[in-house]
Amino acid sequence: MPSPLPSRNRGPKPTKVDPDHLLDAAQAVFAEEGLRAASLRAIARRAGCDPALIYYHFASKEALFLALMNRRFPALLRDIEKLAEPTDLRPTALRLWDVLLIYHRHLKDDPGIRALIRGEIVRGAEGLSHLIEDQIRPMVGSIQRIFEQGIARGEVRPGVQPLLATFFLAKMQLEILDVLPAVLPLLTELPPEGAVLTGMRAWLEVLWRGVALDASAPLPTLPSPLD
Amino acid sequence: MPSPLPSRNRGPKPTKVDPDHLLDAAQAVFAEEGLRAASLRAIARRAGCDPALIYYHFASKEALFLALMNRRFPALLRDIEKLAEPTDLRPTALRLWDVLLIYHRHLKDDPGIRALIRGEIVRGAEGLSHLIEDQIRPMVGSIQRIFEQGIARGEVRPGVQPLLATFFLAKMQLEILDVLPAVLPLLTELPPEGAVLTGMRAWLEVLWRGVALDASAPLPTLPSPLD
DNA sequence: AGCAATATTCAACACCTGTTGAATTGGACC
DNA sequence: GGTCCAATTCAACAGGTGTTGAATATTGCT
Repeated sequence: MPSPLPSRNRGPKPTKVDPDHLLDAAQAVFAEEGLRAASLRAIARRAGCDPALIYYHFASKEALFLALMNRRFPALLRDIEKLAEPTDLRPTALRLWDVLLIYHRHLKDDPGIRALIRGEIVRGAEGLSHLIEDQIRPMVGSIQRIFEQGIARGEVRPGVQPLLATFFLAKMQLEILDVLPAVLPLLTELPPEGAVLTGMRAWLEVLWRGVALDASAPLPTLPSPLD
Repeated sequence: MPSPLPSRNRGPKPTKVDPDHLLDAAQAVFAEEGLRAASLRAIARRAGCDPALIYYHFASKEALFLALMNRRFPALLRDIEKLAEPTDLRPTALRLWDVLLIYHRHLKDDPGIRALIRGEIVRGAEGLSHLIEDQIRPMVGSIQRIFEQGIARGEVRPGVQPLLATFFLAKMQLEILDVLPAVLPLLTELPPEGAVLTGMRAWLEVLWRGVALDASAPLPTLPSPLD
C-alpha cells in the first residue's frame, strides 16, 4: 500500500465554494472580531471549507479584506455622489438626512467596513491606503460639497467649515450605528430597539440647528428608512 | 556539577521593578497596539524585565489592564463630578467646554483608556463590567446633569434629551482626540498640529448652537487649555 | 551566620496564527 | 478513455500568545 494514507475527501466539492461565498463568511467574521482578531481558520469554518482554499482565491488575509471593501464601497460612493449633485435643490437638511440614511442602508449590516472607515486603517495594513485615496476621499468630498452648496444657497451659515462639519456628521453616524445600541442598555433600562433611528433623528436635529443659518427654523419632516 | 546550568542573573535586581513602572510600560503598549493586540512580551520588553514578572504583580493580562484603568479613572471621575455640582452657576456652554477640557487633560496621553470608553468593553473582557458600573456610568450621569441643570436654568431648550446629548458630546470628543489628528492629513494638506483644539472649538460651537435655548446668542469666550 | 521572605528569570507548555507545497479528486474536452 | 486543468484538502512550518512551575539571587531579620 502507498505510504501517504489515501484520504478520500480532497478534490473539488459537489458544489463549488465561489469567492463570493468566502467574502460573505469573511464579512461575518470580520464583523464580529475586527480586522486583526478575525482568523482565517474561523472564516474557513464559517464558509465550510479549508483555510488553504482561501489562498486559492485570495493572495492573503489583507487581500481578502481589501476585496471585501471593494465589494461594498463603490455602491455606497455612487449613492453619496449622486446626492451631492448641484442639481439637487431640496432643503439641505433633507439632503443631510439622506446622507445618514444612505450610511444606514449600506453599512448597517457590515461592521467591518465601518471599522475601516472609523480608522482601523490608520495603524492597520498599508495596502489599504489607495482605498482611502479612491473611495473615502471622494465620499468625504461629496458630503463636504453639500455643506458648501448649503452655504451658497443661504441655508447654512458661512462660518461653518465644511470639512469639519463632514467629519462630525460621518463620525457621529458611525458611533450611532455601532455604539449606541450596545451602550444604551448599559446606561439605562431602555432596550436597544429603535435606538439607532432615535439617535439619528436627535443627532441631525442638533447638527442642523448648530449649522443652519436660521437655527430657529423647524426641520423639514424626515422620512423614515424604508427597509 | 549540578545538572541545571547555573544562570547568574536570576533573583532580585539592583533596582526593583515596581508595579507602577509596569503599568507605565503597559499603558504605552496598550496605547500603540490596542487591548487585544498588545502582548505581555512587548510590555515586559518595554519595562525591561521578564514577562513572567508581570504575573508576580498581576494575576493576568486582563487584571493588568484593569489596574491600568483603576489608576486613571478615579481622578477623571472626580473632576467631572466636581463640574456637575449644582452650585456651579457659570454659563452652561462654559461648563460643557470644561468637560471637553477635562477629557482632553486626562485622556490625551492614554489611548488605551479612550479605547475602553469607546467600547472595546462591549465584546472585550467580562471582568471590566463593574468598571462601567462604578466609573463610567457616574461620569455619564454627571454630564447628563449639567444638561438638565441647563434646561432648568433656561439655557438649554427643553426638547433636548440629556442622555443623548451626553452621548454626542463624549463620543465626538473621543473621535476628535483620536481620529481627527490622524485623518486630517489624509484628507487635506493640513498638518495635524492644532487639529484637536480646532476640532474641539468647532464641535462645541455646533453642539451648543444645536442645544441652546437661544441658538443665535454668541458663545462665551472659551479659555484654552493651559498645559 | 543562618533563615525566611521577596523579587526575578528561565524554560517550557499548549494553543493559535498566517502561510505554503504537495497530494488528490472531479469534471471538461478531445 | 485518456489527459489536462481547476478546485479542494492535508499536513506541516515557523512564529507568536498567555500562562505556569521551578530555580535562583538578593535583602532583611534574628
